[in-house]
Amino acid sequence: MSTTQSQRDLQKARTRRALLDAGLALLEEQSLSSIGLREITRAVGISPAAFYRHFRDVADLGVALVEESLGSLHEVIREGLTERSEDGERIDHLVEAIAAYVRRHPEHIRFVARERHGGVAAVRTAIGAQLDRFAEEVARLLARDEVSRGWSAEDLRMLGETYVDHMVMTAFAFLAAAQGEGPPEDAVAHTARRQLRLISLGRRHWTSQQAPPAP
Amino acid sequence: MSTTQSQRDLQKARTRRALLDAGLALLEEQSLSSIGLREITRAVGISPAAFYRHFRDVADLGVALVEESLGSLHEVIREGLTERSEDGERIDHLVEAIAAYVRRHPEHIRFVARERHGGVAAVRTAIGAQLDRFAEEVARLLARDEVSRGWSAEDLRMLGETYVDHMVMTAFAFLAAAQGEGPPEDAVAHTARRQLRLISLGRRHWTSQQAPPAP
DNA sequence: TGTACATCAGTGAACGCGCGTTCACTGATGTAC
DNA sequence: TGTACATCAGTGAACGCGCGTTCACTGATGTAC
Repeated sequence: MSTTQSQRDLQKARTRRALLDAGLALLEEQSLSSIGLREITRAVGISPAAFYRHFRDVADLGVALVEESLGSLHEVIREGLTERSEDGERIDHLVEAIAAYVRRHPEHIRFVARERHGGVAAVRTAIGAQLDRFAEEVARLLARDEVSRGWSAEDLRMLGETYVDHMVMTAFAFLAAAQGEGPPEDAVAHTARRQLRLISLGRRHWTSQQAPPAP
Repeated sequence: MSTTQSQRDLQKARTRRALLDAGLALLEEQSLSSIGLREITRAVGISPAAFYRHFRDVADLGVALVEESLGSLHEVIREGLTERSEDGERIDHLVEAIAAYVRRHPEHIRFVARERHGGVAAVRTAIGAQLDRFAEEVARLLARDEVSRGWSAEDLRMLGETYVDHMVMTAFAFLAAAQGEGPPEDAVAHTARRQLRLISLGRRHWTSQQAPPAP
């Protein structure tokens, strides 16, 4: 590996971290496209010019934040979707895993919520690509269930997307709850569980459909 | 009514419209919290100071845009969810209605996508409240179906939210398709239809659950 | 180990620029008589 | 219908301010011998 960590490299990495953290913190109250470069360096305590030693511009920092914010979610998903004895238990577990994640990393969820459809195209694209990977991963995990026997790859993929969409919406709702903006956490959890049960029921009764015959 | 429309009132209303339209147009490439007041007045062709005759600030204009952007969606929903002879037909109809709406008013959908979790709290709240009303309305429409017999109000509400969440996600996906950012329109429609079928199947097999007995 | 030179993260001053907001104003439109 | 006065949407100049970017620089850290 290229991990020759000199004093200098270490210090540079530390400053880079500080810039990323400051950016993430500033996103609490505004969106990426309105955060100023000077605002970030001011928060870190370095001169504005030093910013350019790490990122080309603020959008570039935003792209770096995507990996940061969504990377750690993979394990949560894998853990949350592990097969359980009973279906209901598994749903409870998944919803609680999402709630716990939002409690632990609210800034990450906020960043994703805010920039998923935000004003910076490069960041939108990066987030979209990550969510795509999640859908793929969830599809792979769900394929192992008994109920998935006979499902086409396309149908599994659709199911994965449905799960990811739902998980993302639920995470956003938990975040809003934490900010006192929507229904409280327990109501969000209650709804999320029932919605998952609805999807789960649909899944159990799913039958692949043929394309309509040519006329 | 207070519609005493003098020349003056008419002209004022026209300028207000122009400001709203300019704001909406500028949102195509950035988010509300980064749009400048001068940017808007420049686009309209009036002096910056004139802005204050219409709105307190840009956030205030944003709140006004929420009603604009989501108001016209009510009819689409009502129309899209009208009972149809066959279930499959109804789903096709709803997805096509969403696609048509996005084609006709992409700026509105973009605004909602961008500001639903955006940097301006007042706008977030206003959008949330509107989506809440949609969920309520959809729940009311779905309650009239045969399959909804015996559903509790709470379950119907949950179902309404599921539908609205899905419709919103689908609208966003159609918009991304139009911008060449995600999968193409027909793929979005294909997935959306199958997801609705999944939800619809879950709905058909839904059984209300009791709270667990006290230990 | 010691010395001479290279690297490069961070500095601080400077730049031109566009921002949001204020203010007294203008002149077309509306109102009272 | 005509006149005198009131209203008020939009003006244009001015303000102080913080922005992003550039530049030659500094001085601690790293490297070669």
